[in-house]
Amino acid sequence: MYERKIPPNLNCGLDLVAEVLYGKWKIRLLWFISEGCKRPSELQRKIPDASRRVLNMQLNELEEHELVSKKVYPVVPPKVEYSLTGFGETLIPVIAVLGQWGDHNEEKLRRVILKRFEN
Amino acid sequence: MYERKIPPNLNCGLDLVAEVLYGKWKIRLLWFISEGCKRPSELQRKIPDASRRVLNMQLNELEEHELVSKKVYPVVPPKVEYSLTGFGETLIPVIAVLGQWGDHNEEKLRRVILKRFEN
DNA sequence: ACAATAGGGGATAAATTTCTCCCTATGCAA
DNA sequence: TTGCATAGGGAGAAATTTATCCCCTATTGT
Repeated sequence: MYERKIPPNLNCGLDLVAEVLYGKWKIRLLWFISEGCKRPSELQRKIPDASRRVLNMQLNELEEHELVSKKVYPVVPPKVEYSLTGFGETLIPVIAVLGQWGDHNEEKLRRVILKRFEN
Repeated sequence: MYERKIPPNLNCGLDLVAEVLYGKWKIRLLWFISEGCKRPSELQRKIPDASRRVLNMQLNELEEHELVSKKVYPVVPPKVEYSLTGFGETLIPVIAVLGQWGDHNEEKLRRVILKRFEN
């Protein structure tokens, strides 16, 4: 496993939030889990652009950060379910605010983001 | 300048927000600018852990995304001032919500984040 | 002449994150 | 028997982001 060489900045609340949400798919994982998609394969279907590997890694981190909890059923084929912890649930309204701002400004955002890709 | 090889995901509002806020120092830059720190050297003093180079790069991206605007005064020594655009201002309350959640949960966040560093 | 100031950016290295490929295991269906 | 679904993770490559180092602008003060 990769070990960080540079310690994180944990000065203010924003640093702390960044530390747990910084990861390409984390916010979406939390969001879909809050919507009831609990099993890894479901999440993968919802987020097909992410590799299975990365989703697992990010789910592990979310679990380590106590935003989600993981229940493993001892059956074959394996069955795993993720769910939000109480702590994780408090984050959902915050993510909702982010998403609302994004939805509300969709056109403008799309335009400014695509600027650089129209080479 | 670095050219992306993999296009961004722009499916939903959350993707769009991520695209403009994803960058180690961007949120803090927006925040400090909103608090009235406008000059690059001020921002650098506020964020001493970031190199001048990276702050410039991220400020350039924020400008490209029309969240901040840059005014260059034709004087010597040079004087530059950044300020939020109207668009950027609408993002401040969203950032405030993030920061509030982080502040509110500071202890817990600090604990779960530091887990892995107590090796 | 020379340092200090204030801002910018190229080149390259290092750190970090993400992707790809491969291997584990079991029961069920074709 | 072969293939699929389900979940997990190691190894190493590729992509991306940050960090370091160094140089340039022009004026004012020592």
